[in-house]
Amino acid sequence: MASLSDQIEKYLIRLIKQYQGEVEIKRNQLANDFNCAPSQINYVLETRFPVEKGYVVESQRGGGGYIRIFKVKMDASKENIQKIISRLSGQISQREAAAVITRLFENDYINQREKALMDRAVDRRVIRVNLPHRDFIRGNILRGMLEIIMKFEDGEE
Amino acid sequence: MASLSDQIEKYLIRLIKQYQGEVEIKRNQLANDFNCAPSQINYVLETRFPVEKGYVVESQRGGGGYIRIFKVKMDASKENIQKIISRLSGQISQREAAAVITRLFENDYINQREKALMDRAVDRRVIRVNLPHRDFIRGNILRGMLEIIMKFEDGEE
DNA sequence: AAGAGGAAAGTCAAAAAAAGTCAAAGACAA
DNA sequence: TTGTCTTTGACTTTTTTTGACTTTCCTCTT
Repeated sequence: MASLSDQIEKYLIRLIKQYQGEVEIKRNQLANDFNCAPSQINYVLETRFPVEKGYVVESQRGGGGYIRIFKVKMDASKENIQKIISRLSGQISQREAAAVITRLFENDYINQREKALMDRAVDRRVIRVNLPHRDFIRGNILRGMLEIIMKFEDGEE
Repeated sequence: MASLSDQIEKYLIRLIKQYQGEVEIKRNQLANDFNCAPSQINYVLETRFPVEKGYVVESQRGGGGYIRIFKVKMDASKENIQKIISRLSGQISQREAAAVITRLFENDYINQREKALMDRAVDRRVIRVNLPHRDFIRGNILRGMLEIIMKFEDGEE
């Protein structure tokens, strides 16, 4: 229950909140604290803090090196969804899709149920097709649903 | 009598009750406790905890993997959705899907935006696959989304 | 200023840890 | 004996963890 990666993710999210959307860590230090390989920190960063979710990660090697994570808030406008749609061409992985959906949720474009609905429609267990093709279908579904979100902004009654 | 599957079922039901409708297990651990093949757990899940009976099962593979079982609190509308799900097996045409979705909307189980979202996710222009297969995927998507509708406490805020 | 050394962080792929699938074999009731 | 439900196991897929090797940057000589 709760893999190490999950714990590290949680820890980082807490830090980010605590420091108003911006945090700096030492990779080796953190790896040490959690008793894991340093490269696991990179794994967590890649899988849990992708750009699509609104995170920006920058780092510096060498002596005095660091890793900084920023959470950027995108402003809530139709144009933004439009931008997302146009950037989302062709194939879309489940991870990318999930990130986009999470972002919509965090920006209050969609509520929790809609988020779950969208996540499910885009799940690989639901789109049971082999791989190159599956990501294309997912792309279509996600784009289609985003169009709907745009059309009916401010859904619920 | 009381096959192994029955015992496992009973055990899980007890746990679910104990933890207010939600439980998390490790498949291998449980299989070990009951001295059976791990895949038997899947068998129990499929045969004893299907959506039609008001259960939702989620899982994650890999390190830190788990299986979670939720018991959905039933009310009249959820029972109805359940009935719909249990009648929906295998392939589903766009027309059938549309009928189901319309019915949900007319009964106020979903709002207009959710209706549009679901219609779109199930549209043949979005699921671009050739015909026998397409209806299967549509079936999965629709069932998946219905499961979400069921699982969530009456949608919007 | 050039170079050496060490201190970070990055990359990538292999190994490990789970869970999923599917079909064959077994049990058992009708 | 036939059909349905259960059990088992071999194989697959997904996700995480680990570790060896690489690259970059800073500091301290010379």
